[in-house]
Amino acid sequence: MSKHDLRVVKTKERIHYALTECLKEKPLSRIKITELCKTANINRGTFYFHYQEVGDVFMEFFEEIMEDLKDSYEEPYRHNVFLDVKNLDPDTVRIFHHIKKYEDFYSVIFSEKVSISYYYMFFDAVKEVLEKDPHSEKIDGPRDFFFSYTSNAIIGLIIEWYRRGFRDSAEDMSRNLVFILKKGER
Amino acid sequence: MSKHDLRVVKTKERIHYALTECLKEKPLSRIKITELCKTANINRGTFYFHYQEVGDVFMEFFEEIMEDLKDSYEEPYRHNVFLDVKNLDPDTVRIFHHIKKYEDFYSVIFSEKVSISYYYMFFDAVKEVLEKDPHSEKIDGPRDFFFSYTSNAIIGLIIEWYRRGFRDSAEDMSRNLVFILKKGER
DNA sequence: AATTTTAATGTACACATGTTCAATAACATT
DNA sequence: AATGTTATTGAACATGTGTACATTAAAATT
Repeated sequence: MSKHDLRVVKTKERIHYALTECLKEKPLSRIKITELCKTANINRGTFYFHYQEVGDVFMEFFEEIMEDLKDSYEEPYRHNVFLDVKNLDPDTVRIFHHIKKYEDFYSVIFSEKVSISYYYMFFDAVKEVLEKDPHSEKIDGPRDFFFSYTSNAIIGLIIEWYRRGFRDSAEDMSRNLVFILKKGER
Repeated sequence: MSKHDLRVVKTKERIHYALTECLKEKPLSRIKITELCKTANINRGTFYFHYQEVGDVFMEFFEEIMEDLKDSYEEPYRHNVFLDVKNLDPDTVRIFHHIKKYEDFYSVIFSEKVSISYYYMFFDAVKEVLEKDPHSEKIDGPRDFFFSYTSNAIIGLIIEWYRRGFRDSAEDMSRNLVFILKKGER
C-alpha cells in the first residue's frame, strides 16, 4: 500500500470527491460503500483494499482539519487559549473562527447518528491545544481531569452553536465564552 | 402498535433480553439485527415492526436510565447541582454515583463507534438537571450557552473517567469536580 | 526498455439489510 | 364465547456487506 503510488493517489482522490458529492445528497450514516464506489467509478474491492467503512474516508478529511485547528494555535501566532482568564480578550480566541471556516464539516461531526469517534478526535485535538498553552503550566490538581473538563466545556458551547445552525458569528461565540469564563473572576 | 398489548410486551422483553446477552459477547456496533432476532426467537419482520436498527433497542434501556438520573436530583432529595459554588460540598454531588451505578451501560455509551445520539441524550439529561436547579435562576447572560457549557464540562470529566476504566470512586470524582469549580472562587 | 512489484479489477459466494404482503394466531373488546 | 383487531410470522426479492482469489494493468525500479 505505497502511499505515494500514483494509482493510490488517484483512487483516493476519486473516493474523496465521491464522498463530498454524496454528502450533498444524504447524511454520512446513510451513504453506502457500493454507492460511494459507483460515484467514484472504482471497484468495490479497491475500496476495501484501503478502507473498512465509509467513515474511514471521512476520517481522512477530518485529520487535515484537526491539523488546521492545531496550526491556528501554533507559533508565531500566540493566540490566547483562554486559560489566562485575567487577560482574556474575545479577539484572541481563534477556535470559533476555525469552526466557522469548516462549518460544513462540523455539521457532519455533530449530526445525529454519526459515530462518536469524530467527537473524540475533535475533543482530543482541543485538549491538545489547551495542554500546549503556556499558561497550562500553572494548573494544579489533577491535570487530565482539568483539561478534559475545560475542553469539553468549550465543545459544549459549540454543540449549542451547532444546534442553532451556526447562526451566531464567531465573534459572538468568543464573547459568550469570555463572558462565562470571567464570571468566576469577581 | 398498542403499547400494552401482551404480544408487544413479550417481544420487547425478548429483544431486550437478547440485547443484554449479545452485549456480553461483542460491542453494540457489531451486533446484527439477524443475530438479535435469532437470540430473541422472534421473526426479523417483527423487529422491523418495532425498530429500525439495533441502536433503537438500546435507546429504550437508555431512556429508563436517564429517568433515574433526573429522579436522583428530584425532590425531596435536593441534592446540590454544583451551580452554587460557594456552598458546594463533594458529598452532595450525586451524578457520579449514578454513573457508577450504571457503569456497564455508560461504558457502551462512551465506547468508540457507537452513535453520538446517546451522547446527546445524556447531554440533554444533564442539562435538564442543571436547568432545574434553584440556583440556575441567578444565571445571567446567554442561558443556553451557559448550561451547554457547564453540562458538557461535567461530561468531559466523565469521559476522562471512562477512559481510565472508571477506576476512580464516585467520591474521588466529586472531589475533582469541586476542586476545579472552587478554583475560580478565590 | 525490460523487469519487477503491486494496486486495481472482475467475479463469486455466504450472509445481512430493508422492504413488502398475504396468512395466521394472539390479544382485547363486547 | 363470539367478534373484531392487529401483532407476528414466513416467504420472497432486491440490494448491500464482507471476504477471497486469480487476472490484469499501471506504476516503480533497474
